[in-house]
Amino acid sequence: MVSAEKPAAPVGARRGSPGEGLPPTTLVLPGDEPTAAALIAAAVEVMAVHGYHGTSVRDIAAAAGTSPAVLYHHFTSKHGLLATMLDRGMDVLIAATEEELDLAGEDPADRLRAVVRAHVRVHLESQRESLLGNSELRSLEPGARRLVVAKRDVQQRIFDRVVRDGVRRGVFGAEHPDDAARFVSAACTSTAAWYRPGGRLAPDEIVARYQEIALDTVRYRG
Amino acid sequence: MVSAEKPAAPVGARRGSPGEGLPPTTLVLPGDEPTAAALIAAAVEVMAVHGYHGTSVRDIAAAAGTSPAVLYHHFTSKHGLLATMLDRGMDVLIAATEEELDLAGEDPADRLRAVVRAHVRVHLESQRESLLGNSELRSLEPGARRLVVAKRDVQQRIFDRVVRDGVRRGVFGAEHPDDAARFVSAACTSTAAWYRPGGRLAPDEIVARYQEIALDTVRYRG
DNA sequence: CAGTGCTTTGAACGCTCGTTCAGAGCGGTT
DNA sequence: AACCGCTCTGAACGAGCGTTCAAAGCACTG
Repeated sequence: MVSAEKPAAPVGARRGSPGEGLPPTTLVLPGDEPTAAALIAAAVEVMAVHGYHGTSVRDIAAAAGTSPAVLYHHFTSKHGLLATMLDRGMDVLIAATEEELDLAGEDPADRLRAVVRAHVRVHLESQRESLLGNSELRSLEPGARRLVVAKRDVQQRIFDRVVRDGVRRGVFGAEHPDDAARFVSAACTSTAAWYRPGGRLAPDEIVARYQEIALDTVRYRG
Repeated sequence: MVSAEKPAAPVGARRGSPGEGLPPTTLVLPGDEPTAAALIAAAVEVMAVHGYHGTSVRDIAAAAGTSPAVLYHHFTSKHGLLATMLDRGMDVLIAATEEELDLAGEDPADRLRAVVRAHVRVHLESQRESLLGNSELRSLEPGARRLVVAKRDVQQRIFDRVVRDGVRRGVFGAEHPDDAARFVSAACTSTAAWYRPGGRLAPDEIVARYQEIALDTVRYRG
């Protein structure tokens, strides 16, 4: 049984290798059993297109190359699978942000560039997972939703802190730091909604432009 | 039969007044029959919470105070009802934006303030309708989706034009006008996701702050 | 006051949904 | 070889889904 909290023990590859041909996803952890991993990858694939309620357990099982009943051996329910995915998605986003912040120095502009880089990169590279996380929070039952919302608030507070810091040091001139922070993070999140691989701009170019624009948004006195 | 294109002939109020107690919605047009209007208002109400696939025809009918079969007298199908709502929602947004632009003068800053005011106001005052429009595009069949996406692109191009104009006149200093425009419009759209009536900021205050921040985002040289 | 046309009703249709479960398959230990 | 524990199979369950339809209700017109 895969949980959002503690990864299960690893198991070697099996027979017909479920989940063959599915694109990899950041929501699978190293310790996941292959079948559970295939179910998660399949769920990302089909739910990102049709949504949670628009996707049946049979759809997920078919995309994973298994039968519907298998899902209930690895997850408590269809809802449990969604909860696991959204919870892990937030973990990925927060971890990426904190990693980038650790690499950045003390300079507020560098720190804002870091959080923007992390946020945009995750939303571009884990596009389907991000779309899912943004649109299916409402499909979680209250308990699970509270958990994920709490993590989303953590992420927002990281943005807030970076902008407030820059303002306090006189490097940013934003009059309403928290609103500017939300302005920026919403714009970064939205990249997942319009980005198409192979489009006008490559991910790194999008990151660079959004870093510039974000600095303008907080009135960086460069 | 209510359509997205041409409003049906008006009809006087009827018996038990379907849709009683439902909050008004911008998606109902003056010419709509009361029962059709009640169904639209009810669909906004319940679909904004549970999504299109998470809402049944019986849910909508119950919220509207009628029976499931009535829906099929006023709309071709559950999908037809959704298509009507999303199409009208885009019309409301575009109309509000063009109205504000007509009131604004030639000054690029005033024009950006105008489109931000319209965009934010609509997303705050028609919050449920906006959330629905943002999250259920994927639930439309290809034909209907193309129509709504085309209108969304019209709205985005209005933003683009305002920012480009300001840059061309040397009033805005944005290096990538289209990206800055998308940055701003995404932030304005996102207000529907976090706004709660009676919260920290009143709608007019949010509008004012977002106008300021948007001008920073495009490097307004005030 | 019979007739017309639109709206509503209530029941029913076939189908798909999420979920369960007894039993089969199988690798690893004793 | 017998056993154990874990994973998977295939069929089935009741419930709810979107949709249809004949019949009833009702505000009009002539």
